[in-house]
Amino acid sequence: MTVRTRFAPSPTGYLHIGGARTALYSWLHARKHGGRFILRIEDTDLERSTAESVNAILEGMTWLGLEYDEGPFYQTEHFPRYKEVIQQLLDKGLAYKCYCTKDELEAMREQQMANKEKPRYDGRCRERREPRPGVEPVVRFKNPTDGAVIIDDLIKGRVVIQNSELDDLIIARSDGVPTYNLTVVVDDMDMKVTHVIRGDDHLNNTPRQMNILAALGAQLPHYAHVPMILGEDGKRLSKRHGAVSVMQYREEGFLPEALLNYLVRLGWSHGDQELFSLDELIELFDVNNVNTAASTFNPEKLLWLNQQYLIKSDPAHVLHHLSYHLGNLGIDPTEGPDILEVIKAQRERAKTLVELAGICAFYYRDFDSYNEQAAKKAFKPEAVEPLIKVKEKMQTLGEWNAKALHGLIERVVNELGVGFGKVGMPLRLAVTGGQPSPDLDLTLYLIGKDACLRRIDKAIEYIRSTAAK
RNA sequence: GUCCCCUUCGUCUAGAGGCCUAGGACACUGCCCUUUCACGGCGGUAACAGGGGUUCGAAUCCCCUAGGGGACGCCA
Repeated sequence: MTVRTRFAPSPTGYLHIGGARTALYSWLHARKHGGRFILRIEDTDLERSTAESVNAILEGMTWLGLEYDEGPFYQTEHFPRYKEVIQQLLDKGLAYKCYCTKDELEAMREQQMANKEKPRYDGRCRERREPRPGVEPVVRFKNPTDGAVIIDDLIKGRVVIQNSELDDLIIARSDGVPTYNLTVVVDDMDMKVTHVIRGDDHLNNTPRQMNILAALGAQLPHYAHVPMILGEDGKRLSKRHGAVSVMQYREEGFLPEALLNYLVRLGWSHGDQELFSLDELIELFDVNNVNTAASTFNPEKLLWLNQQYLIKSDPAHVLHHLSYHLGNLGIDPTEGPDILEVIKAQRERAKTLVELAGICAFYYRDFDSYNEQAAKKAFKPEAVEPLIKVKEKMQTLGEWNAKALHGLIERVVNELGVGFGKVGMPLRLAVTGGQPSPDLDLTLYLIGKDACLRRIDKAIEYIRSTAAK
């Protein structure tokens, strides 16, 4: 039987980190077993579901590269089918109409809480024959009253829930719209989902869903409940912890594969390995090895991983994602040095694409100010002479390349009889403004002759004007 | 409150009864490399929640306690 997994978000917000991880696990599981990965949008909450959220989720999935084989399916398009199943359950006496009012239910809950009991519906409408005038009924599933449901969870192991802990849940609202636990069950059944991989906040729903599935005579899927991701305060990760939207990570300059790598390692590992290509993950990942405990999101490790990917990826690939951020800065990399060379020269100095774009800028355009501390140190009056010497030699330099520039600086150092720093420091500051940069000769080479000369002049002017004060 | 899940360095984790004087990674930190900033290399600090068992032997198995998380909706 082919493996079929699904990711089933509800479109009430963006795609968040936790959802992305369960999506990744589902995707990996399908890929590993040559199966199919389905995307299903659970939009039965008409009030809260929005088209923007749907777009945000699709956009997030695309950016992450978690391509789905089937879907996106929308539950709102399956209403006739749900209705059919509900009727079926009603006909077979496996469900019944409930005429309890919201107030009545509320009172019941309060009473139970007061008795230190778990609030649950007591089934008082199970035997009701007559409709209650003025009340549109809901439909409830007749949950078994005795016995237990056994979940052999791929991650949690065996979990046993007594049916006495469960109650008759609503499967259709009074307006006829089906509820979550019913729609999930019907779709998982119809879509022949073999592995339900989802957050462990759903573990409590699982026995209910298994009971409905059993009532429908459907085959039960395997379940894998992945633990939650917590914020640094140990609470479930949410908006107030800062960035939780996947697309925000794009904004902040993360490579999707770095985010994926971080997410997969949160709750799963393979020995001491930290860096995994997608192909390696497909081979090595096994949902059975996912940890049982919740884990805390650590932005610093993600940053480190992102830097590792920046350093180790093909520069052309980095450029693919960097372009967006260069654009945000108004930089057109076709006007200036080869951007791939610039990326290679700068990438180990940045943790994000935003930072990388920032330190690539001075190769393409002049800057307005110098790093203050560096200027204080390097732009002293005695720095003028070496700068002038460098400038003169640059003007007559035959070939503009790193090697020639290296020789040029050496000659200036020798002629002045000073240490390398006396020439190198002001020169570097003059051409970069104080931004981190690679070897000086390479830096000069990439910036180009015209820009170097222009910036040296500007630096000399700056030193003289500050000295005059 | 009731039910469910969970508990190894600050964080992510390795660990399937002897290989554990508990390993790796991030962060922090010392040194080295170095014309800036980084990358990199070599070190350091730092953990089995507590208590009972089982066993020749327990981070690993069992029980209890504590702590954390989740669920308890005509949300998903």
